[in-house]
Amino acid sequence: MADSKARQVTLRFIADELGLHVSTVSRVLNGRADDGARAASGDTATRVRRLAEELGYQPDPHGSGLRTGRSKLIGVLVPRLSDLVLAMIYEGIDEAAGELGLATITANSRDDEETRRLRTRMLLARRVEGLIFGDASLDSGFLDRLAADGTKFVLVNRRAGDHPAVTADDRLGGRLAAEHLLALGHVDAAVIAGEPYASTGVDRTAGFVGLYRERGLPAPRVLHSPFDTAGGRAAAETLLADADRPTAIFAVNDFAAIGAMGAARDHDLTVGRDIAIMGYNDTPLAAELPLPLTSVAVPVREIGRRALVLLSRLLAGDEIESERLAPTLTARASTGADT
Amino acid sequence: MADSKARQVTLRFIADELGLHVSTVSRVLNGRADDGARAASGDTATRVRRLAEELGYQPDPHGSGLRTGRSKLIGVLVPRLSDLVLAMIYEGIDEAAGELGLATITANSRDDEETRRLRTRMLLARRVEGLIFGDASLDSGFLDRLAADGTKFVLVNRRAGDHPAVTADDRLGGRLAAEHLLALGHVDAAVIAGEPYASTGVDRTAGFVGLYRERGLPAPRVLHSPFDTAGGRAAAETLLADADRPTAIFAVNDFAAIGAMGAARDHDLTVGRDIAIMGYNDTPLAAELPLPLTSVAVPVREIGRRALVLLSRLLAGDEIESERLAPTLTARASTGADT
DNA sequence: CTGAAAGCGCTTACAG
DNA sequence: CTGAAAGCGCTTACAG
Repeated sequence: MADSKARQVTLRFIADELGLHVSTVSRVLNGRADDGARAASGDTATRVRRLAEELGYQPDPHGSGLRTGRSKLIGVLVPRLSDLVLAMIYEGIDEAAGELGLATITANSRDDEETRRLRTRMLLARRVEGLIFGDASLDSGFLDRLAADGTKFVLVNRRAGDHPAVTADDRLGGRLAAEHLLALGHVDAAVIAGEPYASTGVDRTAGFVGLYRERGLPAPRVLHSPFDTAGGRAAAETLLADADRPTAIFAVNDFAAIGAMGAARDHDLTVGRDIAIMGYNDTPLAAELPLPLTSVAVPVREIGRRALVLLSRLLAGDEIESERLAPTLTARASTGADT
Repeated sequence: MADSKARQVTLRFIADELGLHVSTVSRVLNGRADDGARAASGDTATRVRRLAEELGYQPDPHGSGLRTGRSKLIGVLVPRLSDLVLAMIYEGIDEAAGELGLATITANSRDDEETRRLRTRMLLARRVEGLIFGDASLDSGFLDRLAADGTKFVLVNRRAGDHPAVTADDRLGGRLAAEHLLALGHVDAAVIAGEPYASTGVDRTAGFVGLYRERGLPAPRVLHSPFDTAGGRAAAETLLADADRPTAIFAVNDFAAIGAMGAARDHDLTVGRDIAIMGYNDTPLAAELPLPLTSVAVPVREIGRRALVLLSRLLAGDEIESERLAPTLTARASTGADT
């Protein structure tokens, strides 16, 4: 009956229809269906719920938000959603949010301080109840100020300062990578370490280099680069142009590793035989690449889910603590393993 | 002065502070700064604006939304944000939305009918003013019903029925691919066509096959598959297992093409020499792959931007028409070109 | 040019 | 168990 949605149905409409007061209808609809007779007589409650259901009543968040001061909106800031890792983390966040009756609004900061400030301001103007930052910089000045203003937030993927964060154990991940390459005899390795302001790359690098140090080996060479394919290619280009080039490259990101594979090819090196290359995050691509990529897997979706849950607990007034999830390494052909 | 945000600043607060009525303050702040004396005396206007600025006043969208019935929120439904193409389109949408003072809420449908219904309902419950669907199915029943209910929406990337859509000219893109492969002498080609419910893959395939027909050549074999690496690999596996396998494969998606490259490698075929493989979308990865991938570029970000603008015009009551943007082909080593 | 009032849809003490 | 009232923050005719 293509009944053009002339009018959104409101509490008042339902109340009038049933000869009740809006407050009664509100009480019924807000009380949980299973808690018996609390809000109204069983009969009234049933009639209200039936009609609400039939009319497809959906409370107007402007009304309830204005009244309660709660928007049920969470802001999520990421460097860029077109970064697969962040997109997957965001999917986890949004999934968990939906389960808790929250919705998310997201924005890209492109790891730019000014954009970060502006977008955060925009999210706050929308009256988000809390924020999740996936773009934290190790220089946490911005976050420190925000926390001082009383804004509630949780970090995800990257840590910064003492702010509550859900991350993977990146030091451990770097260590796993080093163990793998050392087991294959690569005493001469290099690291494509990502951006120096991101804890992910920094910690993975520290874990990696740490193990080489412990073993009394010369410290691996460390090169910073953007977290993408072009960045990885350029960094590897530099490493391979060197006279005594490394026999193994650990890139802290799969896309950078793919770029490094390209550079190796340009130098007529067969990856997995002439040189070992490994990545990080174990994106779905890694296993399916023409030459499968050894990588360290991080439970990204779960990290996103937990960040949202942590934030919701923070908003509820609970004490919260940072969480750190364990990474796992999968060896594949790009390091000569499992060919 | 870590002045904990005890209280959000409201129109009333500013009004009281200045000895004015809230309605006056509202009028000043809503009138555009440059239209002179309209809303209040120049002096009053200046005082109001100065204080609002100083206090960092941000109107509460619950208040204005309730009053005006406009949420300034747009809903965006995509199959999955972890699909790079959709993530980039979404970035374009969000960018344009920001410029128009709109915010977006997004949700994944995973191309599942029931999820699509539920998530759309959730977005509508949030009182989005309009929707952008990036997950349209050629079977447009769901969208037809939505349109009949008076919901305003625009499609992006995939078309369906007569609903307004911003897409690339996928038929033309498929044709460009066929021209490229035919110019290289590949009379025996196959298509990895993606999901049969998505207009993108269907149209690209139709354009591709159409040119072969026009030239009086046998119709290329067409295989459907998921739009990802694993899907492309499986489809290529089938094609290459065949006795008279094709000399060229056109995958309607770069990730599927990468999967196909993997399958070719498993068959000891050197891509670009023993077999030509090309993709679609020209994702940033394509050019940077160890073996660079020939691909058809689509202006995804621009498509996203235009979809948002189109929707905003629709919401303003304008007549709107679908838009179709032109694709371009870049030849690379994977088809033996430009090695 | 500015004020005063009404009302958007909702929730929540307060009565009875 | 149910009603009546107040008020969240805002905008917008309507006066004057």
